[in-house]
Amino acid sequence: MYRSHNCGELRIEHVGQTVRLAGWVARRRDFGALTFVDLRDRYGITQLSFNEEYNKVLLDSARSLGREFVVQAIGKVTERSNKNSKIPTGDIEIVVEELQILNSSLVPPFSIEEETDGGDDIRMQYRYLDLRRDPVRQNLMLRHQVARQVRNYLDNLQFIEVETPVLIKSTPEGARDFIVPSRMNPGQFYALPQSPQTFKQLLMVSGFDRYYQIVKCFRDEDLRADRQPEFTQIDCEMSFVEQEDILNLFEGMTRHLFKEVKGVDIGTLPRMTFDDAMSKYGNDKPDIRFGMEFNYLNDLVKGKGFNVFETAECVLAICADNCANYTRKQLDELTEWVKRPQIGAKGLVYVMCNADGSYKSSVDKFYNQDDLKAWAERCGAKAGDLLLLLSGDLHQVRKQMSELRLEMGQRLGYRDKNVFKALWVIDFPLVEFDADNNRWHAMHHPFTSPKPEDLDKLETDPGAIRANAYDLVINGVEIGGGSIRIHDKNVQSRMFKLLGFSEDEAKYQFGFLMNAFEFGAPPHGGIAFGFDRLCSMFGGADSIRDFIAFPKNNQGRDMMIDAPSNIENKQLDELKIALKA
RNA sequence: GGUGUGGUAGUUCAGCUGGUUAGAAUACUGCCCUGUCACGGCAGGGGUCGCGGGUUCGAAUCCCGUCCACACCGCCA
Repeated sequence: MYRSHNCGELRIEHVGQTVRLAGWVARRRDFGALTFVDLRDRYGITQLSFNEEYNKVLLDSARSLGREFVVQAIGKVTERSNKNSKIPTGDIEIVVEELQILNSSLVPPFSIEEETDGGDDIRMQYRYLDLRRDPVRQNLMLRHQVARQVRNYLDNLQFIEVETPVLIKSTPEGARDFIVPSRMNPGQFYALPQSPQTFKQLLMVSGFDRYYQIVKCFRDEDLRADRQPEFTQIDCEMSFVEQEDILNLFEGMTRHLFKEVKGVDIGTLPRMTFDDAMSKYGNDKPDIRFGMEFNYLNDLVKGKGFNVFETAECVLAICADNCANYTRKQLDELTEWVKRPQIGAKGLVYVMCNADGSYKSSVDKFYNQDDLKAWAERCGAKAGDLLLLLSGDLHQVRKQMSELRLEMGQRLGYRDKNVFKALWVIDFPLVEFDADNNRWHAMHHPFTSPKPEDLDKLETDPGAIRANAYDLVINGVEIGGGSIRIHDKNVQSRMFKLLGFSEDEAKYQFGFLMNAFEFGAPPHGGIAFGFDRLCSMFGGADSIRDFIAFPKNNQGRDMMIDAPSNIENKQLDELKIALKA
């Protein structure tokens, strides 16, 4: 063994012992005749001490060590004369008796410290060095803990982890597939799974009853801070369950994870219908760490000659606590903010609720104090508050106001990363109309079951059908989503028909599932959690990248291995693939 | 596909309205230093100012194009 102890475990009670340590040279402090070396491994840092009086040869050798050299040191654990209370091993040091350089190192391109000087680019290119840094390692440790607790919880409830194939069939619905050519079947292609959806349903037909898998999924869409082309899901499915059973069981899992990983009790999760979420927050994943709910002012603003509001389908207001003291400059800046193309509002109307009970608005020309007072009362505003109004098309103005609400929540400090508010959003619409392509498409996926009482609208009023579908939302982030599935072949056929699949297309793409449903498919349903997002939320980060060991950049490139890359003509020939010029 | 921000020493950045020998910090190299832990001191090396074009007597700086990174919109059943 290269080492008898790791670099994080020696304490005052080990004084006098002779130990062997191995690790990386994090830092060297050289006083000439006295030199200290910080030796680092994943467990911590231990100080090595070299002294001219004790051993001149060893001292010289220590003074030649560069950063990130890999060394083994044998020596005696000694109490320090000057202790360092900042690190757990700070009471002791190793007076080195033997030093062996196991490997040298180039000078690293950025400093491998908690606070690195490296930018994203260089850190990704040398990710293996970045991973030596404590914060990044902590993130991966956290990820490991979360995975372990998921397995713990589900294992105790008789869930079985089953692996499903990665080379599967492409389906044009939903996200773009990653495509893999088949050498043995020239001209044909596998797709990588966007999720193991159909396989887990087949496992239910097989009687596995309770399945889960912590599994890689692939989607060939543009990236974001919280979206990677390959990502990990906690994928679950159960038989003989109704929506209520799934919500309860996975609410339990969520509570378990928060308790075990964060030491936080998130309590009972509220439930909110999709319609309520859209109406109160303009968003199907509301951040309920704060209120600032939407107020509808249509009936109060009409008929006063303010043309913008007269012609608007919807006039919305939110109330920002204690913001009546906003300066003209701040209000102008906020107006510019909502007018950015990403938000797309035409303008912003404000009302200041002054301390003396008077009101000052940007539309004083059209509305008197009584009008403004009525608005303020509708919004539940108190003296000192600021009303912010947006108007326009219902759908758009909700979306814009949702962005503004989140921004104001941020500015007011209501989005504390150490506070966790989770909820279920339920009763999603089954389908939404895609005006561009003049067709309905599934809000969740084509296997989601309509609520039984809405089943008869499948052919008459699809937009009004609610689905047995649900999302787990935490702090405004969609962490999980699932549904009760269709297990009846006829209902599934009607669903495919609604989505514009011909019978042949449905059979070609999902025939295996339809066939399986002819052999006794149990009622079943499930849910999938975004594992990376869950980890980044536990870690208090907005980006999932630092919770993935080797993530991809904005262009979907792995900067370290430089993938994707060209392949040799020989490989293309074997695949019978020609590249277009 | 679009919007925004950025690209200058190994690294992180400053360099504004055009005129400097292109700087700072840190890292690196050498020398000095016996109790540091972000050690300190002295000295030194290090630059295709992303790339291409243009304007100008003169461009890191202004303009156009392009590439790259990040954030966002579209997209993500």
